[in-house]
This record gives sequence, C-alpha cells and structure tokens, in this order.
Amino acid sequence: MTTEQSKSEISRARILDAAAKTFRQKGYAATTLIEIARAADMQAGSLYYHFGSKDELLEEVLDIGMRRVHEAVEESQEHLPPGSSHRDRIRAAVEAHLTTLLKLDDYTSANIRIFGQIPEDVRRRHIRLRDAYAELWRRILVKAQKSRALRSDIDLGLVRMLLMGALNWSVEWYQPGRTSIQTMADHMCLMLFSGIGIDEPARSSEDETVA
Amino acid sequence: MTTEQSKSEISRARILDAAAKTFRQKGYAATTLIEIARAADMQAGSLYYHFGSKDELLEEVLDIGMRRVHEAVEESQEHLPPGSSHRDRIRAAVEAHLTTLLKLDDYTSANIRIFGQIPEDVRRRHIRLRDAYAELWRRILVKAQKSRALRSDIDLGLVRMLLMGALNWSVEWYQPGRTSIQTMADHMCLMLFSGIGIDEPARSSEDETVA
DNA sequence: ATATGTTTCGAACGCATGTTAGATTTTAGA
DNA sequence: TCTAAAATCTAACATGCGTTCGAAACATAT
Repeated sequence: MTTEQSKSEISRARILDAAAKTFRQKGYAATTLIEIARAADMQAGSLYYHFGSKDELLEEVLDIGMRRVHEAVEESQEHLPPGSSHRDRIRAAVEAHLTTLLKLDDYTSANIRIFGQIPEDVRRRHIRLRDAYAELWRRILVKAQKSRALRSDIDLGLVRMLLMGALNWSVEWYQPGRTSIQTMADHMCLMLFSGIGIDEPARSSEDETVA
Repeated sequence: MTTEQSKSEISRARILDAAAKTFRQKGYAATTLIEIARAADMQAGSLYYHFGSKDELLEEVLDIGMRRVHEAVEESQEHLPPGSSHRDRIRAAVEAHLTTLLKLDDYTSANIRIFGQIPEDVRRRHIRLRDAYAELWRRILVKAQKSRALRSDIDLGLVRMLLMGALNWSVEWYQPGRTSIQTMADHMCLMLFSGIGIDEPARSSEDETVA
C-alpha cells in the first residue's frame, strides 16, 4: 500500500519539477503539455492521471514556489543568533529570499517570472499566499522601524516594493558563479541601510557639479 | 501621395498600440492576433498588410519601447539645470525611467514585462538595444563614482542591476494615484544615496536587539 | 499464478491559432 | 466620374494544442 502511493507521488513530483522548470523558462502560455511530459519521461495524456488540467498544474507550481520562499524567510528569522540586531534580521531575510530564488528552486523563480501572465482565476486563487508573504515582510520592516532601526520618515510600503523589486529582478540576470548570493545580500543591505552615496562631510566646493 | 502613406501609417500605429497594450497585459504567447485586430478595429487577416508575422509585430513593439525609455533618460541628462550634482543627474534619470515606464507607455512596460518569455531569435535581435541602454546607465554611474559622488568600494554593475530591478518591478504593482512618480523617484534616490537606516550616533545600549 | 487495482500509453477529438490569398471596399488623382 | 492603387475583408487552410478515453502495462496481495 505504502509503495503504491509512493509510486504515484514520485511521478507527481517528477511532473511538477518538469512543469516548474519549463514554466520558468518559457512562460505559461508558451509551455506545452507535450514538453512537460517529455521532461518527465511520460506521454502528455498521462499527466491527466495526476492533474485535472494545465491550470491545476500551474496552480500547484505557483503555490509550492510561494510556500518555499515564505518558509525560508520565516526560518531565517527563527534561526537567528540571540541578540541579533534588526539589521541582521533584515539581512537574513534578504539572503533567504535570494537563496531560494536563485539556488536550484525552479518553483519560486517560476512563480516570480510568470505571475504577471497567468489566467485570471488562477491568479485570484493564488493571491492569498502572495499577500501572506508580503505581510511577513511588512511585519519585519515595521518591527525594525518601531525599534528605531529604520527612519521614521519613510513609507515602508514603498520601501518594501522597491526592495522586492531589486530582489526579484535578480532572477532575470543572475548567473551562478559571477557574484555570490552572499555578496548580493551584502550590497542589498548596504544600499538599504547606509546608501552608496558619500557622506561628504565637507560639503563646500563644487566638486560634485558636472565637469 | 502624402495622405495615402499617412493612412497606412495611421493604421500601423493603431495596430502597434493595440499590440503593445495586449502584450503588456497578457504576455506574448497568450495574446491572439484576433485580440490585437479587434483592439485596432480590424480583422486578423488585415494585420498582414502591415506586418509580416506576429514575431515581426512583437519585434517592433519591443524596439519602440526600449528606444523610448532610452531617449527619455538621455534627454533627462541633457536638460539638467547647469551646476547639477551627480545626485541630481541620477535622480533625473530615475524619474525619466519611471515616468516612461508607468505613464501611458505600453511599449516600454510591455518590453519590461514580456522580455523574459519571447522567442529566442527575437531576443537575439533585440538584445543590442538593451545593451545600449544598460551602457547609458553604466556611464552615468561611473561618472558619478569617479567624481566621488558615490562610494568607491561598491560594485557598480551590481548596483545597476539592483537599481534596475527596483525600477522595473514597479510595473508589476504600481497603481496611478496611490503614489506619485516623483515620490517614488525621491524614495528611490534616498535609499540609493543615504539609505533608510538610522545613523545611530549613540550606538551603546541593546535597543536594536530583539525583544 | 491469478486477480485486482494502479499507472501509463496511444490514438483520437474538437477547437483555436497563425497565416494565406483572392474578392471587396476605400481612397486619391485625372 | 472614372480608374488604378491602396487598404481591408472574408473564408479557408494547416497545424498544434489541451483534453478524453478505452486499451495496455505494471504492480501488489492472495
């Protein structure tokens, strides 16, 4: 009994992996069930033993991707060394998000890449997980601001959007090996906290004007 | 003669507008020539009097979108008041990019949204314009860094990517009316130059540690 | 070894799409 | 008004897609 279920579950997982990978590469509409089936060593018709439709398959890929990054960031907050500052907390969250997105997780990267172009009803059903993840970040930032680790004169909602943009866009250009994920997280937090401008304590001359 | 050409050009423009709008909304593969034709008050077959194929139509939409944002940022640099600092220059570039992306320009936003999921040969032919635009930003940032307006210990390439991400991602969430584009540009540059962390001159107690 | 349930195959269907080409309408100049 | 070119329509095509379903292959327990 246990092995029968496991056989089916193995196939399911193989299909989902293939779907996530292909969705991520080509987008949803451009991806064919034939391609997914081939990548999963099956025939297209066989997919329907495990999934009711292409939309259903998409839905599960999206959900898994969002759940993974959510859990990764959540765990990053729980496993912090005691006495960590809010900067440390945010830095850990940034690294967890980036790592999930860029390190072998086709589900999360597929989610980020294709979310903008999926059927409306799928989006409507998936949006809850997205909102929950946004809420997780909101809480992290609000706590930091209330503890005076962040300026009080900034719109946290806007900062969150810009931060998410910088993080998520990496899926469009990142190539493993060129820059380490840690380096990216460092730069990200440097930008976020201290900025990359020079403090220019001697702001007197016209050094900064255009030559 | 002049009016005949103009008639054809008007239709061409109407088709391109419709294509950009629909591509932006639904993505490339999910967009039907029937939809584009209907939005342009034509029949699907009539499109072929103006364009050789769906790919060709896509190609032109992408090119126009990239050229527009390129020109907008270029002009923002030329029309700066004399004596502007490098911060001002970068701020102007950010605002120009955002304005083009978010203000009624379906071409640029279509380009940003769907670039990741287009046929390979179209991408190969379009990549030059993308590179040219990246080079424009690179020059702006390098000049700023050489003039000591930016730290010297940062990877400008990485900063450019993160900055582009924060900017481009806005197309996924921005809603006119909620936040003005100017406000966004301000926050963007605040983050970029000064950061949103508190300088904490009195770094003594454990205020920042987790409660 | 047989029987039962599980998983996959293979072929087919209906439908929508990109594309084509000839007929038709519209436009502009003589 | 007549005509030729330009622009659009209309209907059809080939193709590829998501999906269905009965048959085949496989696995498991008696």
